[in-house]
Amino acid sequence: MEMEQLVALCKRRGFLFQSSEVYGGLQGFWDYGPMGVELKRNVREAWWRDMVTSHNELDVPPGAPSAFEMTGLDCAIIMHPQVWKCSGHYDLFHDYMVDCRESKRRYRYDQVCGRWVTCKSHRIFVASEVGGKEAEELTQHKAMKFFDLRAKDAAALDWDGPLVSLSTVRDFSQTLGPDAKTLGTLTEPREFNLMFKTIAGALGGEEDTVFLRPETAQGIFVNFKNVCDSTRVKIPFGIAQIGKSFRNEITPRNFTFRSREFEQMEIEFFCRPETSPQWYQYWRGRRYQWYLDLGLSRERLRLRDHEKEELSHYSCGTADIEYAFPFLASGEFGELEGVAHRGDFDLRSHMEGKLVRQDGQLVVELDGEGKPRYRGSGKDLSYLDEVTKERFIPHVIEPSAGADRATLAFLCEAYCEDEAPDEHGKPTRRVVLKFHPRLAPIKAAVFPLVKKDGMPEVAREIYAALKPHLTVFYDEKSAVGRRYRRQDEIGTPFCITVDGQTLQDGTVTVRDRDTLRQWRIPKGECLAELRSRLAM
RNA sequence: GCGGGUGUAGCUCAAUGGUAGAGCGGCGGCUUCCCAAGCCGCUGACGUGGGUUCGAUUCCCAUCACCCGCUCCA
Repeated sequence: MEMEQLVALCKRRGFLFQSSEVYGGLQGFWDYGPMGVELKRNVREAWWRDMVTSHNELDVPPGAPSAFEMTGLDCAIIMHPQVWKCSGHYDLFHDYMVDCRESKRRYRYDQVCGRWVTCKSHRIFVASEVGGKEAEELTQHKAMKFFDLRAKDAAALDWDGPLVSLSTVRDFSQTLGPDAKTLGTLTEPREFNLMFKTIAGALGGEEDTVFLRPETAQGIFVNFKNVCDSTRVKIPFGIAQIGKSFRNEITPRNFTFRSREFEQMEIEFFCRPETSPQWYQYWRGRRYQWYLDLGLSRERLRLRDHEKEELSHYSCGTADIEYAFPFLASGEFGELEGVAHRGDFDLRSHMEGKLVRQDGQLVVELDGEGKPRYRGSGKDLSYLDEVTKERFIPHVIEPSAGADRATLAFLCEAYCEDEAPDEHGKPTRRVVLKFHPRLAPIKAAVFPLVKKDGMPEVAREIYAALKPHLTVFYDEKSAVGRRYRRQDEIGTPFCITVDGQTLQDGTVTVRDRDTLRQWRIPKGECLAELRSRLAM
């Protein structure tokens, strides 16, 4: 399947539009049209229902170490800036970078250093990515090469002062980049604000800077105590949240896959440290199965454990659920969801302050004066087991899914071109979205075969009877074949058609999207028939 | 961020230094008893901003967006 055809269908049938298209579009932002909003809503609702509302906390689900509770939360997108300092996002997302036009490499501005040198009446700054003694040798070597000197002519280089940071250099036109052979190839330092910055308060200045959340998870961690105190939930339990998050992706690309505004479906599952490995295994498998159950094919979906080197400094295990999107090279997969064992990193961070790994231990990061780099809340976020009277900091398993990525995967999986006979029985090309019935934006369409002989009246009755229960669509325009094809393109699983026989015996035909098969049922049984076929 | 490509109607594609044409679609009508049929009519576009020119959709520059490759990626 060509991605362009899916993108074209999404636009033509109202699934996805480029954001602000009338103004030429905005990179990394997308709008869901009338069909798209239903599809994405169905994805979200399937997730919420399956993970939260239909979960029975009295039973032990297959594969789970024990019974557990699930509850929900909906946090503000904007939170106290300290949240992001302690979570580590602030430091991670705030780098000044310089790019080299020649080497195509990108450097952290604060990590590049170098020395001034004069030779042949020409004063240049020789930059290096490394520091210390190594940098002295490197810059010497680079300067020799640049001025075309032989080893014995090293004395011709007149070094001007010690190794200094690139940030002391005003003008890059006389700067030799770390991997460049010519001068002036470095761009101005640019701040990479991977978090969206804004101002809280109408008169707010720099000190009122706040951030749009780059993930929903932190809202759950900082509300952990509130949830415990207000709901009587007992460990093990999970808190689920669906909501928008924002990241300034450097390269938004591949349709909605890497968007700057996106929606997450996250669970933070809190458990006793000693049972956390089993819970990690449980969620890993459960979340993988969820995508299979909603129609993603086993061939295109995989569960991949991260290598040790790939793990974040705080994670004791992470697995990605990945889909072979058609825009990726064959054999490549894109992340739909990450299931991470995060230990007690997050709750501890919000108690003690930003943590770093030191000698295999997570310790509070200190500044130059030996004080915490970012102070935590100071609140006790530990958990007291009221039965055993044990107090501990729960460990966290985090299944974090992308709602837009899941929606895109379901669209890709559903897109299908096959052949259907036309009115002369000749096979013609048909485009159909074979959505799982739970995800289909429209569950059924109702047609009169022709717009006369009282058929529209009966069809409208059926439509009105279905409308309160299911998302249905009525159409009486043009030939019935065309109407079927239109429904195929938006993935409607069933069409109900009123014909001449309906007027005689009260039966209607039901037509199946995937098989094109038709059968008759009494017109009064449409709702029951659809409910059983849709399994809803 | 870099390099290459693309940008004309809702979609697919034409033509042109003198203000754009088709097919499909959509809408209305006629016809039509099961898979994009037929007939009639209607609808509708040069991504944006500059420049050159008497005149630019066409040439030039910039910009925005998309695609491909590289880079980056919590």
